[in-house]
Amino acid sequence: MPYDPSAFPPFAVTVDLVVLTVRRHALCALVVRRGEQPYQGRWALPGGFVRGEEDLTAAAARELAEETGLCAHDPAEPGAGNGAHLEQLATYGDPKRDPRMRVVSVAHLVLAPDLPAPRAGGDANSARWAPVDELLDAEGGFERDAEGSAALAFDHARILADGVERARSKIEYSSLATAFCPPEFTVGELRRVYEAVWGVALDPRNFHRKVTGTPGFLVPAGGTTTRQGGRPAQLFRAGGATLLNPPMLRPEV
Amino acid sequence: MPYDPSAFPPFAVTVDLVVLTVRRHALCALVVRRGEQPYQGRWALPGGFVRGEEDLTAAAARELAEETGLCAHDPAEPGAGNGAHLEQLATYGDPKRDPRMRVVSVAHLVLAPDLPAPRAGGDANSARWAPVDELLDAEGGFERDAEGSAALAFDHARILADGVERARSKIEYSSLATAFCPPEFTVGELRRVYEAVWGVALDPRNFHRKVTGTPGFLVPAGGTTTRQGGRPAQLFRAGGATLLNPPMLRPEV
DNA sequence: GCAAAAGTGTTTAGCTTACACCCATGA
DNA sequence: TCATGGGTGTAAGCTAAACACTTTTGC
Repeated sequence: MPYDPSAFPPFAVTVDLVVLTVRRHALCALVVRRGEQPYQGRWALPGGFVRGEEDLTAAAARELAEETGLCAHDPAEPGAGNGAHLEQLATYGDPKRDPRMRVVSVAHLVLAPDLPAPRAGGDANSARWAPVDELLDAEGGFERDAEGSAALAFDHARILADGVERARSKIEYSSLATAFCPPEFTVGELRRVYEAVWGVALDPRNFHRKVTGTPGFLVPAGGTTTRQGGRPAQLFRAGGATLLNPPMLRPEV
Repeated sequence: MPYDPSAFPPFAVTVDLVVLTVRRHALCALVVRRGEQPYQGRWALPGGFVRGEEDLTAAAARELAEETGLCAHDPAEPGAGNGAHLEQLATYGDPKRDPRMRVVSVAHLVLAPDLPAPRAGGDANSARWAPVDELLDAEGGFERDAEGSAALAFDHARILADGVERARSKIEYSSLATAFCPPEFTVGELRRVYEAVWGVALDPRNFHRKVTGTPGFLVPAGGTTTRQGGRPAQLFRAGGATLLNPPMLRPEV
């Protein structure tokens, strides 16, 4: 194990963000348009360089705030802001992933409630929410840059796919789906989150029994709402329980 | 998103390895003794610098081969060697994690069958298998370097804890536990792997029904063995099924 | 009234659990 | 013969799935 500090190849270290939300009953990711080479004009995941004295999670939270104004909530540091859920996803370091130099990117996953509209450093047209199906389908017939739906830059399609898969599997056994909801939400809204993320239909009756029957998962917020039409629904907040046991079962596709 | 290749802080990128195995009915991790400052003489996870034109997974596999002679099997690249299971675990980049310089370490998790004895580049005395309970208990009353059981160097106790937790949870819903077994093994041997990793006792009858009743999980290898004493047991190989559905349930502790 | 969504009750099927019981070998 | 571990059978209890049914609003 030669550990010589003076002899190591220099790397650039970046963070890339897979920011997911549910809009119009579809799972969407935040993408920004690249203004420079390489992949100029293509859509990419937001991200940037890690600063000299900055932790990886801090860099991800900073980039998130810069791109969306969101204040991330790191589960490992309780009280550190409130808003979106943020966790490390995986690290991508193929020597050829950036044609300019050796870049190792630590990807992070962010789950956010539906937001008004992305703002990207003032330039409104250079950021958008795109359905992940659209972004990942573009991988097959890629390079077809019609108006916006082309393959993502770099290896970002792979990173996005990994992030989506993480989100899909993690809501099975955790209360993470509530991160897609506003602070107060109904059981039906939470169910529509699961349906959008998994792309399936769930039985409303059984879903209701499941989530309300798990102790500590949901706590009543007091009021009711009719924003979905029909009979008024009780409002809930996310409870303290972060693990869902037994898990929510994802139906076969 | 300023993406100026000429202006980025330089990082050193390393891989650290959490190599787990089951020995004498206990979950053990491979640790090596540090020969240099800082943390000289302390035990640490094996690892080293990523080379200039080397992928992260390749670096981890190379370090693994150098430290143990194991040929790792990356599930993402079928046919790439056979032997231990290797997957990326997480990345650790606290600015102060290495007092000398800014080091970002991409930790990898390796699950290996019980091996004869570790060899560390010829120096046999500088590497050993240590029960993870022992290594992680040392975190509380740390600095007590008796003969070997002291707190691990750097943030390696945290990395090890994350790797152990990953292994414990992943064998619930995947066939990963077979990576701890030799190519041919009995149902009882596989059950003892679960018992060692989880630190619980499982009902042999129900366990047998569960694993043999899941299609594709185990395939009969043909022979039998009496190496455990008692009635001869059927030998199996790991089947093609990598996901265990419904999952193996971990009893409450 | 009617449509729509919320919520409850009930039945059935599958799975886990716990444990009684038999099988095949070595000492 | 006995101890040891391998393997099968079975009944109780829990859960999810499917679906009939009632409740409460807006139009």
